[in-house]
Amino acid sequence: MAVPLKETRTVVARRQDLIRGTIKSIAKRGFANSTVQTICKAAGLSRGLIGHYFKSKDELLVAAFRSLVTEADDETRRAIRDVADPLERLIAATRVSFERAEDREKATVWLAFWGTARWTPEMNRLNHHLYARYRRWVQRQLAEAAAARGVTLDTRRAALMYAQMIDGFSLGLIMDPKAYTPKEAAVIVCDWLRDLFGEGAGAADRRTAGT
Amino acid sequence: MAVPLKETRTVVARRQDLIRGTIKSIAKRGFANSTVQTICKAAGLSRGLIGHYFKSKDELLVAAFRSLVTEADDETRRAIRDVADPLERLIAATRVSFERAEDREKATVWLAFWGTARWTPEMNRLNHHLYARYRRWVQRQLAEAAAARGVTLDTRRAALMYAQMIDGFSLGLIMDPKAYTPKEAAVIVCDWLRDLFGEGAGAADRRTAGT
Amino acid sequence: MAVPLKETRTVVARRQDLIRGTIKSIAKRGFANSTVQTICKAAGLSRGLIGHYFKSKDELLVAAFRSLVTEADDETRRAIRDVADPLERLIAATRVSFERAEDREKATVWLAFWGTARWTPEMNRLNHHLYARYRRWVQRQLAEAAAARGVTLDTRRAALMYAQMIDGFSLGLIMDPKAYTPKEAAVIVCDWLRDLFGEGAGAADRRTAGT
Amino acid sequence: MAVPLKETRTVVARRQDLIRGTIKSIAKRGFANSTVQTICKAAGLSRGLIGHYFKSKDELLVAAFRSLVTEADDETRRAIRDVADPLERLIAATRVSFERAEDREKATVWLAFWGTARWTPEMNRLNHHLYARYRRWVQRQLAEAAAARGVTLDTRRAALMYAQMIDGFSLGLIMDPKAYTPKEAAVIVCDWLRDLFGEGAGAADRRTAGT
DNA sequence: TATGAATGAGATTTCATTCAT
DNA sequence: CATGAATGAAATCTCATTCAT
Repeated sequence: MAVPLKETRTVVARRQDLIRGTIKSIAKRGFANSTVQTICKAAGLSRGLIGHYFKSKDELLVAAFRSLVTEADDETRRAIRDVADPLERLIAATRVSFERAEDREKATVWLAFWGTARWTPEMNRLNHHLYARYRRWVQRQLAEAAAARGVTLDTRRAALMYAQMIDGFSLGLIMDPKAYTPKEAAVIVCDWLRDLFGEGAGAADRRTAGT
Repeated sequence: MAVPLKETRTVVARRQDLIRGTIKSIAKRGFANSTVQTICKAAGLSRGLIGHYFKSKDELLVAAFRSLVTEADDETRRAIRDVADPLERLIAATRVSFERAEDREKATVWLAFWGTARWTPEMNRLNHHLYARYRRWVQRQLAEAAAARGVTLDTRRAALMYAQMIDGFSLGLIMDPKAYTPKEAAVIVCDWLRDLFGEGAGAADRRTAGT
Repeated sequence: MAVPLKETRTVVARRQDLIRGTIKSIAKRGFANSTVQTICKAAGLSRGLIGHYFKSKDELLVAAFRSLVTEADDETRRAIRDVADPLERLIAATRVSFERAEDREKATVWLAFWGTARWTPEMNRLNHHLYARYRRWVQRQLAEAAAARGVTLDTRRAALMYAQMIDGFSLGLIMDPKAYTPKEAAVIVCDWLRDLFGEGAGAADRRTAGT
Repeated sequence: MAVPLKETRTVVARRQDLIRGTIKSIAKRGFANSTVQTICKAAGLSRGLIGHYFKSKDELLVAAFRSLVTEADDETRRAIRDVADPLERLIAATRVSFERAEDREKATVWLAFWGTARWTPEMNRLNHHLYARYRRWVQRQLAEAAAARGVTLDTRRAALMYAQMIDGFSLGLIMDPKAYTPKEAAVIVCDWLRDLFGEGAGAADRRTAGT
């Protein structure tokens, strides 16, 4: 029992090494210039080893994408786990989103994957699945927050705005990190969220606050 | 004089053919699976012709990217050319943005390029240049609109929100065209814009309107 | 009659242009980097024209080689035409050989052709034919000169030495033009020739003269 | 330590295989018709292997040229190593030169390289360097031999004649192996050498000896 | 299991030749 | 005839994968 367990752990560790190497390599050289060679080097492993842990390079790429998105998912879950108020949960999720954007390496790789995901069925499926769940979750939080506050809200519209604003700000940070900071983006989105429920700092004079 | 003109037109036409072929091929098969072969086939030309009009495949890819972004730029310019009011100009620009998103083929290719742009100096430069100009333009329109209406506005914040919302909604449409329609996105952003100046349909009861 | 004549002359002129272009291009860029493109450009003609005057690029190359060797042959003939004494004829031929070496452009091309001649049957044939004739001619001159002077001479050996010395000095000039001058080479060979018949400047003290 | 040693030996061996393949292929098909394909086939290796051992085909060609010239250099060194008398050293070097010419395969390849060397900076440099050294060596031997024998000699002139005669006879053997044999050439040059110092068989009656 | 040498498919690029204008 | 755009064969090079050690 102990041996297979240990082996299993080693296999998992090696796969993780390769996934990390993939992300490092793509971050450094881009998607098109990341070869098995550069990936294994970035992972600190030998070239032929990839065959022991993944059926093919493509499978490794999918695994790396899966790793990125599930890691993000997990981070968000952890961040909201102990938050009771739905609005505060959204705010916590927002903060986590923009903290993630500070890891520029991963963020660029994320975009590189998105650029190819449409033509990779498995990435496409994974992405759709998690996104749909995410949007439903956002909408639910908004609905709950609105109900708790006695506010009427077009939750579909608000959820769309929220989710796409998060994505839009994240994308902007990847494309040009100098245009604004992650913190600035977080503040803007959080203010917007609170303002939705009349709780923003600038709720009384939102027009002068700029949003 | 006539001859060079004619020649130039032919060269330009062929380059356009190849650029269109590039976009078609990437739309169909993705960035990684678009070869000189598939591009020329999509352009209806023979394999070797690329060398007559572009120094290399990479140069053609850059030209295709440039074509996409400058075309978008031109479309926007045309759309706002005859609009006097700054707010209406932003609304016109918004409409054009989401009309463009309806051409799913180009939109996906756009994202594919964005996924690689960071590692292609020329694409990077081009993108930064146009984006910086775009953001300045948005902020200027907001400032003018606010001044005209006697409204105080944090124009930097509003410009960021506007630009990143446009990008976020565009990105969402590419990743999952079933989550919402371009028209819906346009309405949401335009309402948000009008609401900024207290002119929205839901200005009186914006909370029920969702934003 | 006049028209075909004129046409024929034009054809010949065009072929000459192309041959000159070939030599110019090879001189500038080497054999391996001379394409139909570079040859036609050097000839001041358009790319497709080659097909009108030569069946193929290979045929043009052979024609250029033929041009080089027959031109050399003609030059030598002209130089010795009016010289009565066989020894003086050899000396005149020697001078012509090293005058030709001063045209560095042609000389290098000559070597480039020699480097490929062995695998081009027609060049090979041509070369062998002219060389055999040349050696016979040299040997005949030596024999006549010896007879006229009542000197006994191993004419085969002397002819070989002469011909290979000419080639050796020519080759050396091509490979490294700074090691010695064509004039120096001419003097050395001519002295050697005269010395053969006891007519050299250093005939009395040839050992101190160095040869 | 053992492992890198073994690895190094393998790498060196493979590089040697490829160099030999290059020479074989050029000997068989000429420079222009030697492709990576034909070279690897001649080396008994697969097509893609070249990339493991040489950065490019051009680099392999340079390595092959370098191999030819340094091998010749080494052979000469070995041949003269234990010869005390300078004149005998020159005679030994002469013999080695013409023994080398008997390997017709290598000799032709040598000429093929010379035909391209002028346009390949590295070949050019290598060639100039070794030739200059060679000429200096020849001149030194002649000077020493003359001094030892109390003979006055224009050593520059004699060295030039010697070196270019060797090259001229070698070239002649490549261009037309039927005109004379390597042995004949060796005898002619050696007789000429000995005659320089009054030691030739035909020193008493050099005119009948032909030189 | 780990390594990296070997393979060969496939990508880009070059270029001689053809051909419509 | 002259032109140069178009073609596609062939060359080089890259790289995912296999496999002997």
